[in-house]
Amino acid sequence: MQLIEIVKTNELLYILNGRLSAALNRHLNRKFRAAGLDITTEQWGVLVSLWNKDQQTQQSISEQTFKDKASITRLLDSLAKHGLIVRISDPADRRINIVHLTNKGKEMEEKAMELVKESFNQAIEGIDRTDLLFTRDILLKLLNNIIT
Amino acid sequence: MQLIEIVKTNELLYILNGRLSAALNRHLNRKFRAAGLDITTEQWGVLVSLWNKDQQTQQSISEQTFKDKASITRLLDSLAKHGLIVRISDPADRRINIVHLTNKGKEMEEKAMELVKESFNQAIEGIDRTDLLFTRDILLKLLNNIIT
DNA sequence: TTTGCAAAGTTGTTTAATCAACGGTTAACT
DNA sequence: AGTTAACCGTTGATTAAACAACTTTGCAAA
Repeated sequence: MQLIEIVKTNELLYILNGRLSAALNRHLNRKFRAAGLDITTEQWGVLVSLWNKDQQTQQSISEQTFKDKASITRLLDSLAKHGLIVRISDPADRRINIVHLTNKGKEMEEKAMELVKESFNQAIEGIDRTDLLFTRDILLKLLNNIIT
Repeated sequence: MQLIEIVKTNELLYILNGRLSAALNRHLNRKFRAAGLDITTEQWGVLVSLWNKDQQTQQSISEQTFKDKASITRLLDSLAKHGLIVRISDPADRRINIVHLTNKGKEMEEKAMELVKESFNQAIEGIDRTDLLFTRDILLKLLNNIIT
C-alpha cells in the first residue's frame, strides 16, 4: 500500500488527525465526571505539571504542557475558580505570577491519577510492553518531524 | 519502567493526550492558509469523506469522520457558507439531508490533498514504512480498547 | 536618561468539540 | 388507527484551542 493511500483510507490518520486522542479525552473526561471530580482533562494536564513541580510561572507551565500561554491563562482561571490553585505575584518581578497549588489541589492528585491509570490500563490491554515503547518512539519521531 | 511511569513522564501521553495530533493540525491549518485555501483541517476531514463518496447523509458523514452529529451540522454550515457543499432534503424521507459537493467543493480536492501529502511526507521522513504500518496497528488496538 | 525592545500575562475573536434537550418525521407495535 | 419508540438533524451552553493585539513591567543600549 502506498503511503498516500494510508492517508486516503484514513487508517493512519485515525490518530494523526486526532481520533485516538479525542477518544481518550472523551473517555477520561467522562471518568472524571462519573467519579465526581470536577475537572477536565485539559485542567488535569495543568495540574500534572504542578504536581510534578509546584510554584511555577505560567510561562513554565505553558512550556511543560505544550499549551500556549493564552490557554494557560484561561485554564488557570478555571482552576482558581474551583479553588485548586492560586496565583501569587512575584515581588521581585511584577510581570510574573507564581502558581501555587492549594491543599484542595494537592489532595486531588491521588484520586485523579488513579482514574488515569485505570483508563491507561484499559487502553493498553493486550498490547505488548515492547510494542508500546516502540510505538512511542515512532510517534516521537513523527512529532519531531512536524515541529521542526 | 512501569507503565504508570510512562504516563507520569508524559512520554506516551505526548500523543495519547493529543500533542501529536494538535501539532499536525496546527501544521496543516497553517499550510492551508498559506496556500490560500480557506478551510480548516476539520472542514477538510468532512470534505475527505465526501470526496470518497459524494451525496451522503449527515449521519453517514458523522460516522465516517468520527465526529458527532452536532459537530457535523456546524461544519456543514461553514462549508455551505463557503459554497463548497449544499444540503438537499430527501423527498422520500424528510428527516434526511443529502449533502452534495458543489463544483467548487469538488475542485478543491486536488490542491488540498497535495498539501496534505506534503505534510504527511514531512511527518514520516526517515521512518521505515514497515514501522509506520506497525505503529498504525498498535494505535488501532489502543483506539479499539478505549471505545469498547 | 530615555528610548526602545523583549518578556509575562491578559483579552477578543473565531473555530470546534461535548453534552443535553428539542422538533419534526418515520416506523413499529398492539 | 393510535400511541410509542426510534431516528435525523438543529440549537444552546460550556470548555477549549489558535492567533493576534494589547498592557504592564523590566532591561539594555545609545
